[in-house]
Amino acid sequence: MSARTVYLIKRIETEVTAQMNRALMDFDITLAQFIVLNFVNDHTHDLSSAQLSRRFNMTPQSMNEVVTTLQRKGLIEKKSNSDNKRVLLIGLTPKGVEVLTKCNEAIDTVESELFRPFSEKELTQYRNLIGKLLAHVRTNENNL
Amino acid sequence: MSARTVYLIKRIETEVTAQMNRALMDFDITLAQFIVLNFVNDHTHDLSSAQLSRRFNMTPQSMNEVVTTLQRKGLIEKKSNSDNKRVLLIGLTPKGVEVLTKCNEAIDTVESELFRPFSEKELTQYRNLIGKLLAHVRTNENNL
DNA sequence: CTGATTTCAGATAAACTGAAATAT
DNA sequence: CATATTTCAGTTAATCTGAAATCA
Repeated sequence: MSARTVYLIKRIETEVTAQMNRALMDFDITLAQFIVLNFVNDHTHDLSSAQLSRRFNMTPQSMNEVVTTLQRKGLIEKKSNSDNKRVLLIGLTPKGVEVLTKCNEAIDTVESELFRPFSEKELTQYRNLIGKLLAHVRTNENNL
Repeated sequence: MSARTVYLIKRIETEVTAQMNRALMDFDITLAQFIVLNFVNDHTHDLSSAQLSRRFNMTPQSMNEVVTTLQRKGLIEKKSNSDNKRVLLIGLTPKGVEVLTKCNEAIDTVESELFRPFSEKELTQYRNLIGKLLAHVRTNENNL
């Protein structure tokens, strides 16, 4: 196999993305929406649309559109903040929690099927190798 | 450490894409254009726009736009085909070969910096693990 | 006044679908 | 006639930039 390693990385990501989108389609949720829902679920404290946009390297306007879509679906809600009357806090609705739970179950299935050819040791190895690359990349960012 | 493996895969791909796009920016080439240029360079025989679109899972109309852009830049050319007067064969111009060579050198630099934390053994391990996953999901795919 | 957040409005890039002309 | 390739035209989804209003 002579393909560039960066190509291998892109090809497996393409496959992962396709499979995740396919699994989430049943819940009418895009992959981007799923990732945001999970992040909101894990960071309930003082989470604004502006903070989300920074976390995902998007403009606040673009993130706002994602948030608005999820709001229109009744999965998240914006609550006014007693500390800062300008900032709106974002949280999951009960329906949002319910849908997210089902999505995560679907993605669990995708993962276990996707990594079926890996032994437990190989999966750990794979995760550690990616972790090493990500740590290296983050170090370089800090040096800029 | 606790992030889903599919997330790790997506995060490293995002970083790879960003670094490649940054490196190619000097040559006014997008990552998608670079990949197509390389493919055209490796498949000179009887390569049509329609074939390219199938290879990259795009509609012929979308691929045609990519091809037209590269043609406008003077990097590829369409030649009429003696066998089939409808099909136009695609090939690199001398300038296309020249630019592609420089792009590949730039991407070589990106790769060697990106994988600097890996030993030779780890890089092989990493490539083999991705290869195992790709073999599992797409048993019958050409190399890029 | 400065800076951050939100929101409205329009612009852009890159894919898409539809439809027609051409050739096997 | 049926199918494949190319091309013209319009559309969509998801980003972006610009500008204005609100508030600490």
